[in-house]
Amino acid sequence: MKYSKATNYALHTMLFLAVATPEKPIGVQLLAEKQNVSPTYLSKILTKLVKAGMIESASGASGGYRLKRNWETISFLDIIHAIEGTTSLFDCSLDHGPECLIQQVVLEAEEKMEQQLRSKTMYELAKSMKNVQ
Amino acid sequence: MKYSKATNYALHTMLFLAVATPEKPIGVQLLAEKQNVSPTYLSKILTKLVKAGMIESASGASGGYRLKRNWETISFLDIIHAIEGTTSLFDCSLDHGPECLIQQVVLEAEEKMEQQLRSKTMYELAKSMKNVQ
DNA sequence: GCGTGATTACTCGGATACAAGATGTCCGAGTTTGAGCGG
DNA sequence: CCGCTCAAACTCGGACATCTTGTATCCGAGTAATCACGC
Repeated sequence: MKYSKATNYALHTMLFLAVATPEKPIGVQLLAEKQNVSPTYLSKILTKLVKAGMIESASGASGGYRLKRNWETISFLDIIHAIEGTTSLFDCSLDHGPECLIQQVVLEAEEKMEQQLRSKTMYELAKSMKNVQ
Repeated sequence: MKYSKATNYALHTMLFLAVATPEKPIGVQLLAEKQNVSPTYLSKILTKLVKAGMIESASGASGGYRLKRNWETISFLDIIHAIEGTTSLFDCSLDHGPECLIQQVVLEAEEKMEQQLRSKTMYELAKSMKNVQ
């Protein structure tokens, strides 16, 4: 079990945008170059973030991607869910009674992880990076 | 991202063995039947648990699988790691400096989940089920 | 009754087939910027 | 100087191609219990 590379790219792109925070959008070519991905593939990933309402895209010359308003509240979990989906990581496919104890244990553990991911934002991360520089 | 069905089967098999705790081994056919899996596939999964030292197999007629001694200390995390492997669920494939802040955040969250899974054992679960019955 | 061999029931391991999802590419279509040109 | 047109730069979205991984099956080999048979 692993997070997909797409999630990796999405997180890094969000952090990059958070650190830059320009008025003008940033082209997908530049973003892709920073991470050694093909621009078309990255754009496919970023489309998901657009649909999730985290960033917005501008087409045409000097177009690209830009953070949306109130991006400061976006957590790691939001980004991960936008890419990976929100399905829980364990389904007891067996029908052995109403509640599966195993499932309960695993989901409880998953909830701990999500709590942690929900409490971390790109905004914090970007701020701490700027302070160091 | 999801745990594989194999993990599902492994957890359920361990719980089943823990509740039964017979001296005689239990055949893979019976175990497979309970979960609607093919016996050969299940045996392939259980081989991993054998290699991890959690159960042992007996070949020949009336053979099967049986818990090993000191199985009471086996946690959920042990079982999951035996099937899924122990690789962490996030690798920053990018080389942008020594430590990746994103990676740190995700791994920290993963650690929370593992703590929880480490604290839960099949022994507890089996005991609570027996009390109910 | 007792040992010995054959049969049966079972696991083990490798090879293979199949399916699904992740990853990545290609291309046509639409959109905005900016430059060039004519009035 | 102004407005129009056109080319260039860019994103968007769908349709593929490829690769990896999970899931599952098949079969030959080995092993232990049990049964049958002969002494």
